[in-house]
Amino acid sequence: MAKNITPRQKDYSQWYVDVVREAKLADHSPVKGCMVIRPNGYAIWEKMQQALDNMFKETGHVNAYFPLFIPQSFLEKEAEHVEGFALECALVTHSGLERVEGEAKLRPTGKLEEPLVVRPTSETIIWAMYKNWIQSYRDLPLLINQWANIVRWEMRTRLFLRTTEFLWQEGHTAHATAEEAEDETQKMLGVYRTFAEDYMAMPVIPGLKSEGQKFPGAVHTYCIEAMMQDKKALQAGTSHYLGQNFAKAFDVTFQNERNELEYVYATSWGVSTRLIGALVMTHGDDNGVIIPPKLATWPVYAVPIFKKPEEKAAVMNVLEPLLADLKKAGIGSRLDDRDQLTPGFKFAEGELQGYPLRLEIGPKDIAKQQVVLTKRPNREKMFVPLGNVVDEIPRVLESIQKDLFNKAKAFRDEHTAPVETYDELRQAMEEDSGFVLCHWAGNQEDEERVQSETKATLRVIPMDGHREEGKCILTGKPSSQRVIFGKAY
RNA sequence: CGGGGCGUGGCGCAGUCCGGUAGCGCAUCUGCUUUGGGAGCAGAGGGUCGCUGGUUCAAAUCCAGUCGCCCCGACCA
Repeated sequence: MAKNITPRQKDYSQWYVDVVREAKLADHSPVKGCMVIRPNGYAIWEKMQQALDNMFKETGHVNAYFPLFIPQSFLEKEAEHVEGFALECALVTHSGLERVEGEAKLRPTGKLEEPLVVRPTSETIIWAMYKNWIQSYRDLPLLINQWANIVRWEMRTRLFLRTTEFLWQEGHTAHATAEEAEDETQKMLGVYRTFAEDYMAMPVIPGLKSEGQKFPGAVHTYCIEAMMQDKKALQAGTSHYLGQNFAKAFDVTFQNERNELEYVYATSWGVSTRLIGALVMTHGDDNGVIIPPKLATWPVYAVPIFKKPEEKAAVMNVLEPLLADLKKAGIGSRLDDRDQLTPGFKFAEGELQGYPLRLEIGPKDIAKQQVVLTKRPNREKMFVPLGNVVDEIPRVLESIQKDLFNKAKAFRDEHTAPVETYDELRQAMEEDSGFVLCHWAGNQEDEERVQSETKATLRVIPMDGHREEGKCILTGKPSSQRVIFGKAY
């Protein structure tokens, strides 16, 4: 087991903090609640961005950039939206600092006429602009995404999962009809699901949020919900159907084909650096983080083994061309030729940082014309003849990617169980047994009651499957499908 | 904001009760030996003990004030 990492079984949250620190993904910053994303963490984010950005482009979206600051009055225009975000907004009230005679500290100066809000999300400023850009149905749909940082002044933070400032992408689209906007909302949810499952190897449950859990200002909110290894739920992405709420708040109308003036229909959708936390908590183990091959900048971690300089030369002579061939085949690798460190140290560090596949080669292998490949997740070793390495590695990486997904899915399914009564739900939550599937027909108040009594929240109303008649476990009212309750991050 | 804890070399801690020249582990640097699962030995460098004031011959230690951080809860992507 790795040094300096608390085993998951002993203390899961401490394990998470230890892994993030030891794998050098992120560090606490001098500013409370904010993190520094270190190169290892940022590399994962860059791969996520690439994959998502491609999918956004393929579905017809383009990127733009809107400002960090939003006039306070903008935020006040949509009633629910203000309600939802007012308490966590950072405000800019001054434009400068001045030195005052006899005082050591600088003093704010240049008070702004109207305070500026640091965006907690960009709907308001974007819709203020859309008002100018949309006049006719010919201007629609408008499909824009932006990659940005946002600030939400949360009371309690955790690295990646909830930080005061975080990075994300937010898509904001405008449509001529409700149906088209609804289709867009679901389409993007599908993109998120594909990304989570195919790239992150993280199974998710796509579905609808309840009234109480939806985005402030949305008509309804879809989400993908994942289970972490402590059996808690993590909301991994959201897609909102905003109806005409923002169009009305910002007076964005268009002339339709029948020459009538109508309010525009909207969607917004986003995923954030929280996904890095999700990745760690889905696949990590007591030896460190595990990066799925598709999100690894360097899927292969190459460790040459040698004692004497002439051995090093012989090993490098074989290894370097091999890595060059891999690169030609589109597979990145990191060569760890630091010669002050022992192979054992490198093995441990490589595992800690999550390289999916390790390639070892030493004098013994040269003699046998082979390399040793070790899969990160289970340390399975393979001895592969030199001539087959470039063909074999893509296959091995693929199998690692698949195994990670299957393992995570098996874990989730194992800890998802139907319950028929409120007592059973209560008991399941006391035992931390994971997700429960139950019939539900309660309102927001009922949900709050369940939360205060069991700490569980209605995570998601799944979109596929689970359709059947039944009775709500709390109210006894008829219900047509099961929903997922669980404890959440 | 409520409850709890903590500020001592880069990191993690001991020392505080009972005042007397600041210590340990890891990390770092140098040298030699090592290198297929976190190497060994020898030596070296590095600290206004969070800050301000008080008591005292003498304060990391006692007293008063103050600042900051972490954990638990409420809030949340």
